[in-house]
Amino acid sequence: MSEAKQPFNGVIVYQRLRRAILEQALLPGTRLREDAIGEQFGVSRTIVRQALVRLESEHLVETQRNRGACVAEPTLIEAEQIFEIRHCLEAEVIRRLIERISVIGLEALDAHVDQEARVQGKDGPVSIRLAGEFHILLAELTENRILAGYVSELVTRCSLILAMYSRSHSSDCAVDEHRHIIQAVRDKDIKAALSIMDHHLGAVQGRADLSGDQKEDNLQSVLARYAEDPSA
Amino acid sequence: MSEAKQPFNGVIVYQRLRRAILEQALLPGTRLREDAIGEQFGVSRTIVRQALVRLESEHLVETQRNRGACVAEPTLIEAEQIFEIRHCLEAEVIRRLIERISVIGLEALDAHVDQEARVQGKDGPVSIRLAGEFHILLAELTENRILAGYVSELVTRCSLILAMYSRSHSSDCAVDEHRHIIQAVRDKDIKAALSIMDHHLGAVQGRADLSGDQKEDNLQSVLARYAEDPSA
DNA sequence: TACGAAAAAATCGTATACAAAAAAATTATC
DNA sequence: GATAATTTTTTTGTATACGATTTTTTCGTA
Repeated sequence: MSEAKQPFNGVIVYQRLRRAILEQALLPGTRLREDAIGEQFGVSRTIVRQALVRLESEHLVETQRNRGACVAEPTLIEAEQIFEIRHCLEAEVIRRLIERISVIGLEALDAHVDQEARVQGKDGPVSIRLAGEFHILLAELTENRILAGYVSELVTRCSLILAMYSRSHSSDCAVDEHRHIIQAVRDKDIKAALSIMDHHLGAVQGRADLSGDQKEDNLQSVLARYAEDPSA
Repeated sequence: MSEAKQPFNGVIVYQRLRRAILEQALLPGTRLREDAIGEQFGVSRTIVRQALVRLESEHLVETQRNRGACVAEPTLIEAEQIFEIRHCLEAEVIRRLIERISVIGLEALDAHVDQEARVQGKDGPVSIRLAGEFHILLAELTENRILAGYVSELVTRCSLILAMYSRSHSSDCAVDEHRHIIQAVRDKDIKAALSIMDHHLGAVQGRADLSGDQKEDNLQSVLARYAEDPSA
């Protein structure tokens, strides 16, 4: 298992920033200055740039020539389209899982939700990430890595969207509903599973209420927490 | 319409390389040395590197630390999974188009196929690209940019796959079948449209027959053609 | 004070330099 | 002559340097 094959530093910076975005520690619109990031991670701008290019090609950051990068701010139109495609792909996930999912897979799902339940109440970044990772785990259990990759990307983008347009960050992903999804999959009740998932994703309900930007300045303090992230 | 907003040179190099891959001018496994590419495009390795990072994050090139980049070589497993998801997404495209497609959209499709017919017989890179772009156009007509983006990515990856595993590059995408798809969409015959599309994509039929690599060396000559590509 | 122009600072875009690693070529040894 | 060890060359990974652009600040004028 030592085949670890150390990734480029650029990849590491990319992963850290990605997680910070997923956990809504970096909010949409946050300016991402190359110097500041490089300093936090102890690398040069060259490396930071690599990471930013990666993030841009995943639509998690937006770049303007000579103006640097910001955490992406999807429009409402984009947001709707992203949710639509997420719907579509997660429905495919459900269909595939019901067709064949292993006992081990179901156990993994249970374990994950248990973990979610444990941190419930505490409404921090961990809870947001776990909620997203539940959906990613579902997709991975299909064993189609392409599907899983797209779902993963979409989940992160949705986290971005919810950070922009949802007022209640807390109930974004109720643990109960995750349990219901597992149950429906276990029962091979495709109708129920799809309907729960539909309700669960339920598009973008809230409207923009964070018009006043309380973001922007805290880049340094946020990155400090992500510079030496303990858990993978 | 002068809002053109010049892209980074890195983006340009990326686009050129991407097209070369789509057109199967750069075959899977082809070594992509940074110096060579930079020289052809008249930019420094810094810029080439940006392009390679972009391509890697789209799975069109693979990178090994200290060993540089190659055009990706999807395994048969990956190939199957890619085709599966392409199936899934293109089915969604069909459903959406049948639900509502404009006359203008249908005309655009006709025009495109006419163009395909014009270069038919000549079995060169243009024909391969046009065949792929038909599917991308279909996806774009859904007006869901996310969906279109994923389809576009998948089409390119499939071109890569066919370059590896198909023996008859010619009949990869018959113009006739494209016409049938358009007709079925026009008739709003969803059954027919889906079935034609299914048959059209028909997964990976051929098996690996290009075990001997006749690639590798022609990087320079290939890139020369793509360095100053006339058509966007 | 408010506004606009000019200067200063900050930030980005790209090329280049240099160390480290890998690949290729050379030499030595059997 | 074939193989192993060593040197040379090539190529990559990263930091840094410098011009260009943008943003901020300063300063003058109404």
